[in-house]
Amino acid sequence: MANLDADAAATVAATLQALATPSRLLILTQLRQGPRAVTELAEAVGMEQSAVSHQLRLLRNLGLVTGTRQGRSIVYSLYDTHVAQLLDEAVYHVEHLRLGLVDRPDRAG
Amino acid sequence: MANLDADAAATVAATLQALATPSRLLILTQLRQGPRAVTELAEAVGMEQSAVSHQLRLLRNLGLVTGTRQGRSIVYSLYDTHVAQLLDEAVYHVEHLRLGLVDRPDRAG
DNA sequence: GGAATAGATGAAGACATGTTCATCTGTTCT
DNA sequence: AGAACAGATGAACATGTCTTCATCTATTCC
Repeated sequence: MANLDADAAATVAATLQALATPSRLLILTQLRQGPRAVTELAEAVGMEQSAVSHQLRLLRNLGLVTGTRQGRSIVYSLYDTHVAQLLDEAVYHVEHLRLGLVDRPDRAG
Repeated sequence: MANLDADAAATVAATLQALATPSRLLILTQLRQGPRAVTELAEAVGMEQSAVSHQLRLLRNLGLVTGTRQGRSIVYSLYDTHVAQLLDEAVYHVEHLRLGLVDRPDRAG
């Protein structure tokens, strides 16, 4: 079970922040479907090339994606299956949480 | 597999942001171990009562925790098993990602 | 070599976020 | 009712984050 000290919490938080923004989630779910070049990604998710590049750098630094040059393109992929699973499970649980969210009373007000 | 449109991405991102901060992760992992009153939480994670309260409100609004009054205390718990599992899986995957992060070359520079 | 394509990057600005401080509500106990 | 305890809340401030803009590097093709 999850039991964190302050350091571990900081580490986990830093990585989860990668999944905490719509733009990065869209990028990651594209990559979940297969390798993609930067321009492809930009078009697929409706962002500018520069914005995508910035987010990819962040994801790279966190070790979630890798890019390899192929001709003039750089093709990105998810780093490993942990990333894919984390993504899948996060989406799954959040969507199931949403089902229970309709009009839940706020018992603490 | 995870396949999101822009709306779903925003929803998922909003919820995952709850797990993207050390303070909230610490609060949630405390609750993962069992129900806790606000003051207990504050002491356990080393935050001020007010800060904890603010974060609990956020978590409440996202439907991740609930609080019920018990005497003068308000005792918080995780909302359901989805929250617990999401937390466990997130920590698990992130920690396993970290193992592979030592000196990984940045193929895209 | 020069033009065109594909990405990366730094700076800047707008916006969001997290904490603290002071204060307010609600509960218990005498 | 009054004091003490437990939380919630709004304002304010500092910090972080995301996007855009302009520009830079690297690769391909003529």
